[in-house]
Amino acid sequence: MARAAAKVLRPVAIAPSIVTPLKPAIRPRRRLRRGETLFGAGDPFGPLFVVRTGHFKTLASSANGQVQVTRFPMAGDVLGLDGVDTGFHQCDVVAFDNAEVFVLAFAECERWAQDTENGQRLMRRTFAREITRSHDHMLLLSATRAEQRVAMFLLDLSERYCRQGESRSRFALRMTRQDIGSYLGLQLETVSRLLSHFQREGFIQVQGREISMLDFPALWQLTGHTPDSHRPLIEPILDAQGNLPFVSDAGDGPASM
Amino acid sequence: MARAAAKVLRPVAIAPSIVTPLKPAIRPRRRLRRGETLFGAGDPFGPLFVVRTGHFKTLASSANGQVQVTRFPMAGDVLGLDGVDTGFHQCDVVAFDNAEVFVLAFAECERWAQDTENGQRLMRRTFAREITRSHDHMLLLSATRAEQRVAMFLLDLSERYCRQGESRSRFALRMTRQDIGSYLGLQLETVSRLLSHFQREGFIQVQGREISMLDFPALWQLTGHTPDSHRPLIEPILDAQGNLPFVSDAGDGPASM
DNA sequence: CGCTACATTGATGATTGTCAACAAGTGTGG
DNA sequence: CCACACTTGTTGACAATCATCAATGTAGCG
Repeated sequence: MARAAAKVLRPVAIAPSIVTPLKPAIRPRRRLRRGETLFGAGDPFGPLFVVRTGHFKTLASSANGQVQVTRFPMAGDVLGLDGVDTGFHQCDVVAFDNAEVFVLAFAECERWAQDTENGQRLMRRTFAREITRSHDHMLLLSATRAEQRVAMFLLDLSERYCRQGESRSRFALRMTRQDIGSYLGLQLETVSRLLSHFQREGFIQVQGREISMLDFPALWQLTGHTPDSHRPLIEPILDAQGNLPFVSDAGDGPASM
Repeated sequence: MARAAAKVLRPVAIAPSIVTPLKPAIRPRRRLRRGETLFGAGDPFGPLFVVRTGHFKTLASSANGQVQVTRFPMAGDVLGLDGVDTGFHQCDVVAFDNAEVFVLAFAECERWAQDTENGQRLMRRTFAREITRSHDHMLLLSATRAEQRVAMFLLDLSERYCRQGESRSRFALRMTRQDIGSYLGLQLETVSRLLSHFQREGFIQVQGREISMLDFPALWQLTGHTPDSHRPLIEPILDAQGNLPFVSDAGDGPASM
């Protein structure tokens, strides 16, 4: 702990050149048009991606052909980890709108992880967060009712959009009802019905994909959670300029090693 | 790839001292009695564990108190990764029977990852596999019916027990109907009913926790999958003696970096 | 303007959860 | 050794949630 604290005093905002040999301006990027696929299931695993702008959905498909939306990534989220295991991607990643992603050679990430504590923490946490995220989603899919799921979905999205600079209480859904249903393990009709239901109850206002959140407490109550019971957010692996941020390692404090 | 091949010729069975400074005989272990908890949600993250003998269940709990079984780990499986993200464990891990686990200081794992290609591959894959496993489970939970889930569960368990040296077609469940239900997102009564149903159809024979698999093709048909559509297994991070195995990196072949 | 994709709403039924009773097995203590 | 409590598993009856099918409405786009 004391050692970590000492480290914090080292250069933080201005990443040392050993950490980011590439200047942000020349960090490779890739642009996608609305509807375009970043990579598809079966593609050989290549670089990782970090969303810079735009909104995506990731589609996991099982052997028998069924498809499910597993995430709705946006700025700061990492894409491509699903290919590390087998060497081939398991997911399709599709852009909802015109988007831009940073391209990170996986070898470069491993160099960070080997050369710097900070990079190692980032990589480790990026992987680990993916695991806890999946656990949360599994809990949602197995032990909640449709009403709860939709409420949780709205609140989660509201917060994430808010963090992107949009209004917390007024935003536009990027995805169809079917995407939402797939993500939540529901049929699109059920989603539609529940949104209408929430509107009748005065919790929200819906107009197609335009959502106004009118009664946060009511929605939270539906979920059975409290607003503060959310997990702390992980810092993105790259900031908006393409630099490595410095992350404190809250996770290593208790680890007595 | 050529460099990796060269490595294969190096001593493999007898791990070089730089890889495993601790001799297997003195690798720390921990014994658990039936029903004992390896670690619980909220515990500070410490070492990782690799199951040597025995059978476990892992329980993920959400903020509002609901609990779900997320895995049924057995020999070779890694426990404790769920704490890497936040620094605190998110899961309870409970032993079904008297069990023994290897204890791996996380720092030691990171040393492997930094010092050797092989260790890095092992760590990377261990994390990544956890992610793909979760995706598979999410698909199961969202888009299948109870009948499929129970059939998949039986086939999966059959194969895993078989790999532990037990019979593929005759084995004993370690967990209760409730555990199975929780794992599959079903009520225990539903599980019980479906097992009885499968028995009436002649697919299996059930006697409490004793299962005889009588008609594999029929069960596979229920799942909608084929036996070979399974993902390849990952090598355990430690073999039964506590040594690091050597893993080929099929995953890096297509990655053009 | 008409085509297409997306969304809403209703009617209906199937799957699954809930409640309840009972059986079987296990361990404990008298 | 038996009685007892306790956990686990089975089965039935019933209800509720949610999926399915179908019809209609709406918005975007060439």
